[in-house]
Amino acid sequence: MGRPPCCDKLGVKKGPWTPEEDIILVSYIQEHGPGNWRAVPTNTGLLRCSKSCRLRWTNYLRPGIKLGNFTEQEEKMIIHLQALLGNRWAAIASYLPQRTDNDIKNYWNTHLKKKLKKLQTGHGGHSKEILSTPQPISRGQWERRLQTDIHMARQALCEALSPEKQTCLIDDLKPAPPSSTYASSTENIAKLLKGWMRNGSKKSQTSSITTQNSLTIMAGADSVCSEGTPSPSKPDNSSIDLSDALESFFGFESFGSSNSDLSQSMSPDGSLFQDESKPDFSALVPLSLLEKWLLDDEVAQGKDIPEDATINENNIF
DNA sequence: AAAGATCACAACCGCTCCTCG
DNA sequence: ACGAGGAGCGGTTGTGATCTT
Repeated sequence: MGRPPCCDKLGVKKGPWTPEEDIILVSYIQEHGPGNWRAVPTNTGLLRCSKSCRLRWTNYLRPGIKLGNFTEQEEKMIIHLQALLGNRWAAIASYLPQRTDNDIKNYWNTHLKKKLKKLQTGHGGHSKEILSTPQPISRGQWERRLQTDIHMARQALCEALSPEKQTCLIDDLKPAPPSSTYASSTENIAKLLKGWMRNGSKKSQTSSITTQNSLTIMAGADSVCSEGTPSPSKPDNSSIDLSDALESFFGFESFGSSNSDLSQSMSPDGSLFQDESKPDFSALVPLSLLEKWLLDDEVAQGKDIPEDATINENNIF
């Protein structure tokens, strides 16, 4: 509490990272591995606080990060996971290993929130009741209900992820395999880097170039990956079915190996939301609308959606 | 073409959690 | 058991880019 913020020190630089700083940070981490962030600024001579270094690494420099537009699968997955988990971006991000929590959070705030709002207001003015706070219930009640909800939601989700739907989605909306996605983004990065080199340091201050430049370096530094990304912990049994289902649904290879915060979230001890923050009921309630929207998407693409593929409010509550 | 409005996203801030002595 | 320090998370802000008038 009384501890001074780490960034209050004089001489600590703020704002966008320069390519030079990125290079320094990346080469340091290549050598020493991530962690011990406190020591990074002193050991590298970077005029950044440890937090800033960690953030820069985890959000942009870490190998294997996918930048750019979200795919439809990713979008849908975020919506589903957000409905299940609320704004627990780190937990959501653990199911999208190529995306960072920051990225997902930003995407949610800038795109999906609006999209859903639009959708809700487009459905007979339900928005008010949808967005209104839930009726107060006791914590015990709430936790019991939550566990039931989660169980049912998982069931419904698994149903929704039936093989028929899986194939139609995977056929039409193939997510690029992680490696190729990264490679392709690396190509772009290399292109941008060329531009940066050509323009000299004039443009080097722009953060986008900064990012690209650094990632180009990282493209050849996958050795760091094993250290940089936390080694995949085995998801406990409670999460395996959901994670498997999601994996089969979205066709991501890396689910099985991703950290599973969800498993913790769904622990049977009712500790889903350990703090007092309640789950986003406003997100849970309109799930049928979400589903409708998602399914409408499919229909619009001429897909046959199995009847039971809908997660409706009855399933959730 | 210019000015203002809006959008998108990188980065910061403050809080909580976790670990270790 | 307790406190300090470090790491992680989620909300918010600042700013450059893009769109609209």
